[in-house]
Amino acid sequence: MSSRKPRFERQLPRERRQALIVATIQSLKRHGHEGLSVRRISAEAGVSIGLINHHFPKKDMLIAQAYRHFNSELVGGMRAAALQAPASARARLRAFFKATFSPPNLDRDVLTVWIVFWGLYRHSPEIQKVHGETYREHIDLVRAMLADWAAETGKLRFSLRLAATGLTAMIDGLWLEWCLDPANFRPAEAIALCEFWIDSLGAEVLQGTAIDALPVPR
Amino acid sequence: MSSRKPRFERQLPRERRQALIVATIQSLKRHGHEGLSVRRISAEAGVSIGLINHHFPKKDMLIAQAYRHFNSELVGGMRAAALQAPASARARLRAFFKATFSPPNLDRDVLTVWIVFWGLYRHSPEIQKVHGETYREHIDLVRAMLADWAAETGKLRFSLRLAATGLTAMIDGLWLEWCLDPANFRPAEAIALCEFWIDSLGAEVLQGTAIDALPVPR
DNA sequence: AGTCTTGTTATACGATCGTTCAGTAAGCAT
DNA sequence: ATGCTTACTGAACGATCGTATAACAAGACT
Repeated sequence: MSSRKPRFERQLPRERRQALIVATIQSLKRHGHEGLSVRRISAEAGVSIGLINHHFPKKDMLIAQAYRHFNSELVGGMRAAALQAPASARARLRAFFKATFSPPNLDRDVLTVWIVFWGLYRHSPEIQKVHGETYREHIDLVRAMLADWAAETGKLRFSLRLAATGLTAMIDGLWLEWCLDPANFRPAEAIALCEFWIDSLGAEVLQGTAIDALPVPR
Repeated sequence: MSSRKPRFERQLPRERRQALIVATIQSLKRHGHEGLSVRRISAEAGVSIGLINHHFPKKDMLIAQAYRHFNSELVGGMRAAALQAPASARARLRAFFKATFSPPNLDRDVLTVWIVFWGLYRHSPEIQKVHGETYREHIDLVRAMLADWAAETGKLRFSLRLAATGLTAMIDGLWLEWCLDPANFRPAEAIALCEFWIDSLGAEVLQGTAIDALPVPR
């Protein structure tokens, strides 16, 4: 009986902090907005309540870092999927669509987490800062792929900025619609709609007016 | 000194309930998720805390009815804007876009309210029920306009269901993007992108694949 | 003028929130 | 083995939450 099992295991602050961040996201997936409480998070992580405040003096710090982790994980996954298909810009876009509308990204729990963070956005400067940084990465990724495609085909009906805006809107809108009600359409159909948007961007002649007659904002 | 000013005014339950519903939405606009508390709402309405529970025995009832009011107010405004331009289906669509990307709909506070309700969606059957009913109205409105337009022009590159899905996604995505960061693009550009989508839907020949080769879900 | 109905107020209760803090013990150094 | 550092626990505090409840009073009726 000389060797008792220790009641807990000490970990390096670095690793423990990471574990708490992961537990935070898991708690948000499970309980939505109520998953933000330190009690839920500590239960999810299997540690005491006090430990959270030991590593994160203010809860907002933990939340903001969880947001950053969640964002960069997502953008990283998208970027990796896109770069894994280097054949052509069009192939990269296709792989990007595929990754967007497949697990683990196409997941109602992911929307739950997004909504919680969006809800904090307006009143939390920390969240705003993180959002600004990571959203920029996402926009740049889409814009770069679109720019490559335009360079290869030589045709783009209007400015890169607007084309990317429209593509992002289409992707986000479809993703949101599917998460709110997966019965509306199937992932393959969402991908097809995105592909169609790309096709339209390069179509020779359309009866539409010239969008870029409008001056660039700012 | 015989006529003292009464400390409060009695109102018919019907009117008081309506006032509380309006105050709820206002409270959500001001304080986001924290605006859901009965104390914030009663303060916004200028009444005592207990009055809320008198008219709404459970807080969830008030929230659900506020969601219904918010939704139908919005859909009603969109429908009215569309029907005010009866010249052609295309004109109605244009008016619909215009209304979507103008005040009072194009308002960051409106997004704040949406996000709060979305956050309740997963864990509240009441909210789910209201969502199902009002979202159906919105979808039907868009689909009807698109159907009219397709009938007038005689061209629709793929099924009405998918065309409407894509249009809704584009609209919602652009609206969401603008609310998150109004500096990205101007409302007129969002409208132009939607118009372009309609144009694309009717374009004669495009190099894309046949989207409707996929079977309809369900 | 007096009575009655009920819309309204104000207080209280238990639960849960974020945070604080004194004390415990795991694991490394000596 | 002994001591030291500090990751960690768990109880406690004040604030705020939704709800219950008793007392009050506005306004209509006899």
